[in-house]
Amino acid sequence: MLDSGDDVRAWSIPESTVLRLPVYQRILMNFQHRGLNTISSADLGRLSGENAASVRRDLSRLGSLGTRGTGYNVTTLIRQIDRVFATNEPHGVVLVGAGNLGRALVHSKNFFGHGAELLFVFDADPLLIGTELGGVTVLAEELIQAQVTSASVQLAVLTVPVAAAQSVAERLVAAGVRYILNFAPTTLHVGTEVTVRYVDLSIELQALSFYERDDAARHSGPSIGTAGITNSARSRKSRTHRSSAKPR
Amino acid sequence: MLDSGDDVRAWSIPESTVLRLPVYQRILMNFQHRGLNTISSADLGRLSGENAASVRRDLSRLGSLGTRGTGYNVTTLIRQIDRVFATNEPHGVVLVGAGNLGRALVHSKNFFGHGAELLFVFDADPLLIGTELGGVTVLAEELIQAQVTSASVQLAVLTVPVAAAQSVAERLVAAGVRYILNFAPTTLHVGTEVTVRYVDLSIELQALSFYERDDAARHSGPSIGTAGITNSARSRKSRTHRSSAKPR
DNA sequence: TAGATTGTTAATCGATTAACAATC
DNA sequence: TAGATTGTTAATCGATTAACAATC
Repeated sequence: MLDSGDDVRAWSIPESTVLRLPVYQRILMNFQHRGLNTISSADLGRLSGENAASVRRDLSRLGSLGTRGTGYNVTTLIRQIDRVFATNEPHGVVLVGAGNLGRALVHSKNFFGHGAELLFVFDADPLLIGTELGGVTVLAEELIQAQVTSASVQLAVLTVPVAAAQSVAERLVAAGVRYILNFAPTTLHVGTEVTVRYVDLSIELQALSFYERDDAARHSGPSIGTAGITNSARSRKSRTHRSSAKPR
Repeated sequence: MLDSGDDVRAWSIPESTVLRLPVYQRILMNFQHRGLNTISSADLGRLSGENAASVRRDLSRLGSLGTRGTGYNVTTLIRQIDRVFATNEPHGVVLVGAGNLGRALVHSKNFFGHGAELLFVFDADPLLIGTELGGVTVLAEELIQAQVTSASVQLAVLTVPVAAAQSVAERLVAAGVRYILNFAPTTLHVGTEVTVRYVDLSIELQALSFYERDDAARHSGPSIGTAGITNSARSRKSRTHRSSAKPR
């Protein structure tokens, strides 16, 4: 039952759009649950905190999915976003680091799913090895090479201490991993064939603190020009960049 | 012992720079530990994964801190970045949500610190109320209004389930909070006087999965133009946006 | 002086958004 | 037809980076 939209190019979607699509998806699921059939770019914008024009531009990357005068069909949109993220085509993920953060991610309802399936968990701590996490048994990090290679896992989540991050990353890459979501607050030096995405939680708080401090430095004079803004605005940029994304 | 640089304007630093400064700071601390006195923009670039010109442009926002022909003095740079982030001028932070993620953040060596001091932890779960976390006792969420107001806390970290996020945010705002770091995967609707920073961990994994999928769709043909890149590149953008940042 | 490296200019690139013709 | 809403154009804004004069 695949329609002819099968050849709609999913690639060359800008990163900013890639980061917003999951947000729209959540709102769409919510609409679906409530039995609503259509949604306008204005609604999606209001609920996601984005500009309606941005929403339309984002969605237009997936094809011409809306109906002028009516809006977007909720189910169609969900299906198309699922297609872009290959939600129905599960791919294995390995987690290294079964500490607080690793466990928090595994127990989070939202982290895995969306097609991502947790296949292995590794840790260096003998006390954690052999325990169960997310449906799998925590293995010693020495087993990364053997296990990850034989299962052909491409994607890894790194929640190890800074001191271990580089060497674990090298092990993962040697075992065939090509995409790393790195939570350790350190730069990983890996080959250009590997895409690393950095999430540094402490930077997030520092950035917010900066703005607190910065606003205070403005002497809390009457804030200039808040005219017409009714909503808390903020976008959803995020940190990334793919090794291969800078070819020149 | 404040030098005349006191009037160097720390404000109007672009967000992209604000997000990179803590990365530089980490590298600088490392240099300091190793007894190195100076660092060049080329070194900082290599170690942070950024372009050397970007590094220089970022640092030039803090003033003219380098010495042509020599580089930057490590200690000076650390001190200046500390000044921008007001690291020595501690400010209180409240955490709501003592679940897995909240505990992971509190136990993380890197999350608090940098001037951020955990003053209160709140949770709705009676089993958690009264337990200790990060040096404070977990309190019932009903106490937010009284405690946060009297302590004049401006900054909150939200690690509650989606279902609770909006109402907790409203409570926090009513109690005087003006900056929220929101880990709940939902848009918060708060007044324009409140700055919300979103960290959505599941989107990070979905984005990386998208690229895995996307690269695969390219049929693994010989990747075009990796000429000259020797390093894993990627930047450190992040999701934010301040309510007041869109005055027009 | 010669070599190294900054600080900044100018070019480029990408992301956002107002506006509006197309069209349901 | 009249009203609503998309898809896209074009303007704008901000971020990145090569290049180089300034200068230690």
